[in-house]
Amino acid sequence: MNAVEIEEAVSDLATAPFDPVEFPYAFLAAFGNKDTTLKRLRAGASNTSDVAGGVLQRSNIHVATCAAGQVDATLRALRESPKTAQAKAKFILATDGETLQAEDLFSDEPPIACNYTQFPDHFGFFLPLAGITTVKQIRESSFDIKATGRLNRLYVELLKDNPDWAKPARRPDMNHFMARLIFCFFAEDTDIFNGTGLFTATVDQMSERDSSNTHEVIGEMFRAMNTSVADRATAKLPRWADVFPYVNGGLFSGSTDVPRFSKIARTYLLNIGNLDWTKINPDIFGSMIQAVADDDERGALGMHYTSVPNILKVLNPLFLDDLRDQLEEAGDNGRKLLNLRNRMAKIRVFDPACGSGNFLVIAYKEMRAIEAEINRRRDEADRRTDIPLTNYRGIELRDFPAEIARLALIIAEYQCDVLYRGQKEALAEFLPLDAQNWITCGNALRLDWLSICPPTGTGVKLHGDDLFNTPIDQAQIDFENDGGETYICGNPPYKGTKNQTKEDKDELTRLLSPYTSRSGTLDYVCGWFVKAAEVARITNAEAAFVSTNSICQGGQVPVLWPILNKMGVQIKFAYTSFKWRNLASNNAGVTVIIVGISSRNYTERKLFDVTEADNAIYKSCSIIGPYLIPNHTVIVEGRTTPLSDITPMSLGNAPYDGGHLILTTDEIKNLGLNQTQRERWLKPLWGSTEVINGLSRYCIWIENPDLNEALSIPSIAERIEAVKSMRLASGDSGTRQMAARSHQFREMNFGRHNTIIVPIRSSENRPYLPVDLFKSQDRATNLSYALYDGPIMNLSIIASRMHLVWIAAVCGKLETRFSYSNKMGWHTFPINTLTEQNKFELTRCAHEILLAREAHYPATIAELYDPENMPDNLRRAHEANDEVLERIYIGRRFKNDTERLEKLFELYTKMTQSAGKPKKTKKKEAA
DNA sequence: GATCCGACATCAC
DNA sequence: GTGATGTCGGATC
Repeated sequence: MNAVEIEEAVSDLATAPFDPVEFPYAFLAAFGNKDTTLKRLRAGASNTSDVAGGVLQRSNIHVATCAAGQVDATLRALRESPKTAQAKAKFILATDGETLQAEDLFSDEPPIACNYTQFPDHFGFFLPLAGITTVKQIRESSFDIKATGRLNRLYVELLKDNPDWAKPARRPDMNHFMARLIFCFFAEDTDIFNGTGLFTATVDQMSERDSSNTHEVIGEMFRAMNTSVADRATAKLPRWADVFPYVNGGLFSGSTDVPRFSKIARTYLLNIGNLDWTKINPDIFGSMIQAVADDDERGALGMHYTSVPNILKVLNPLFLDDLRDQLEEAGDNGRKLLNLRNRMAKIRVFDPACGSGNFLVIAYKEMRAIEAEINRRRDEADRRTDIPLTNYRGIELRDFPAEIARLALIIAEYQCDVLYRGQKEALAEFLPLDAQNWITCGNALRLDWLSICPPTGTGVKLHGDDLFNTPIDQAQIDFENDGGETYICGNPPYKGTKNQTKEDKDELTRLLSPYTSRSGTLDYVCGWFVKAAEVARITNAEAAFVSTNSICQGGQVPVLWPILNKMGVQIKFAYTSFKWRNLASNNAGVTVIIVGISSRNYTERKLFDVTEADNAIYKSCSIIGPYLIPNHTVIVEGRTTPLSDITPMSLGNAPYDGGHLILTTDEIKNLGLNQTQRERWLKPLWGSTEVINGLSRYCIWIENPDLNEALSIPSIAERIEAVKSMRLASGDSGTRQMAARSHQFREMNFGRHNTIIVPIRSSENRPYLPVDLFKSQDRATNLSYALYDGPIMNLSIIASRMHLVWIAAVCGKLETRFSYSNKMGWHTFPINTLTEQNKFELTRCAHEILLAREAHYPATIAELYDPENMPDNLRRAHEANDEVLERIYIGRRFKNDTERLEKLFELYTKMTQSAGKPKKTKKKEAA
């Protein structure tokens, strides 16, 4: 159950008649306990409560109902019960159906004491019961979750009653309608409308109980809000609608058409209106509510929205920290404070993937907080804000979030005015809303950012001799000369290469065509970085985005970063990989980075690293390279042949078999082969997991001349037939062509004497990369790389610390896992020319490593290289290997990995500059 | 023909 | 249901 569902269940429980016997079970059920769990509790098997009317769920809660007036005493009994501590209950709860009290025994949260019917307001308090051990934020977002759940129900109900509004053509109307409703709920609870609850009360009183004219009543109110004072006389508004103020600002213009309401929908509406909308958090609410209009995301609580801590990771280093430093520096100096305020008034914040606007809202709120402090120090606490909401601009593809983003900013402005200036001042200037629409609904990669967020500053620096002859239409814009700054921020969509639609790809290709022909290997998110760099190139704008970490790894680096660097932008600050998390019940499975880019010169740049508990530490460095490594800007281009004197490596054999050419030991038994046949037709097969965790699979391996003989074995013929149908069914023409030789893998490579196999994916926690030596019968799959019949010396290099450091730095990753690559990591590996003596010693070291492992037979690589339990002899063998190799580089051991990488980058640069440039030079990109 | 990646996939605890 | 750690084959060059 997610938070929305729990809130609904808890609310239902509170409105149902109180049943002292059933309550504990119903309460647990509301927090997602399964029937079987409850059954066991009921039967007493797992209920060890020693309090009358009590139910004790291990590690969770000790709850008891009691006679009227006994809540205090019962709670005390629960608290003092030894069973509570024994069972490690997190919560105690007592209720008599009139009042309810509860305590969180493990945290500092203040206890709850409230009327029974109000306890759903505190459902966030109990969320750990549902296994939602969230940050504090969700507890503080009870209202937003509740409102989202209710609006969700209303939205679905309205679409049911108005099927035509569910169609694409009318969805924007539906979404616009919802935005208006939310505004009205907020306005009626904050005195923006004359009289508390005016909107809901009017619907309640003026519309029929059978709901037949609800839409007309709402429509008249909307019409009033779209009628200026001057036009009121001729508008012929009914008296009850005429009391609503002129709001407009785009919100109530256009069609005031209202969907029809069923009785249920009308009840939902009244119910939502009766919530206390003053508690709305515009930053988080928007993210939740946007999911309401999204059929796929509904109920998922905004899977892709950015949490406030993550937004601040972007905004603080981008510009907020600088403002705060300046505030600190200004102290009580009135002139300096004024300068800062003037500076802030001209800052534009632009989110070209703004969703429901939470980056903009947070930026706005943080800046208002700084401004309020300035005004306090200058004794101007009542001063009207100098920060125009119109400086917060966004682009959003979907119309509903775009609506919500505008609304969220309006609400944020009002709330800030109330907070810093007082209710009266806030109200005086609130209506009518500003008619300028500063959130644009459209495709950010297609729109012209400079016309949506034109720079206000002096920083225009367009040069005729720019490296790229991209026509930038806005170059002619006559930028105002008033020293304003622009900060671009956001969390644009990441789609890898496979999740992009045809349109997405075409868009990216078009956008990148002036710079590269290799846009196909870039993530969709790169479009945002390139557009931001285009803006930064001709203005003083800086940008920072949350992004998938893959744009700073492996194959994307040599495509993306030369483009950005040539446009004159460097990394201003960055956060290295951390796991994506927000309040969604199912977090998106992605590891992200944050990258800030700028064309300004900085002597200090900050490279942040997220530690446990969401804290971050940073390293100061003079420059940050595209691999997010301090002080190295080297970009490694993949190569098909080795840069150094080492054996070429190839990808293992790709099966494309639907599992039919590959067999587990169990499946081999069912094949019905005799011993001779097994040895003839089956070969041990090695991919990542097999090398790391020990052999578990075999493959059917048939060379062409032997095909007829193999086909005479029915169980093998059957499998080949299955491969054929799998390949024919593929959408890939290459795969379909392979159906003609379905007895084989795509490649049929193996070492006549031996094969060194390197797993393609492996854990980053091991002290050395996994690699092993295999015999002539062994076969490598495409989940590993293979050196066929290469000198054993190669194994010594692959197993070295030097190589691990290189792979970790320049290869792609799966999240944070190593992702080995021959082109990116092996063929690029820089090593000095080896003497015969060097080769001899390295070979000996490789053998020593293999021997050291053998002493622990049959331990697997995973066991042997467990970072906690690596056997001493094996560690010594690796130390000796590292010693020999590192002496070849610098005549001694390296002090640490930083020093290793430094040397490797230095040598790589030297070797690629002198000779052996990769075959695919950047001749196209130079044009 | 060969590489490389996954707003992931799936196992084990 | 969360942490640990690597499948598989399509898309790309």
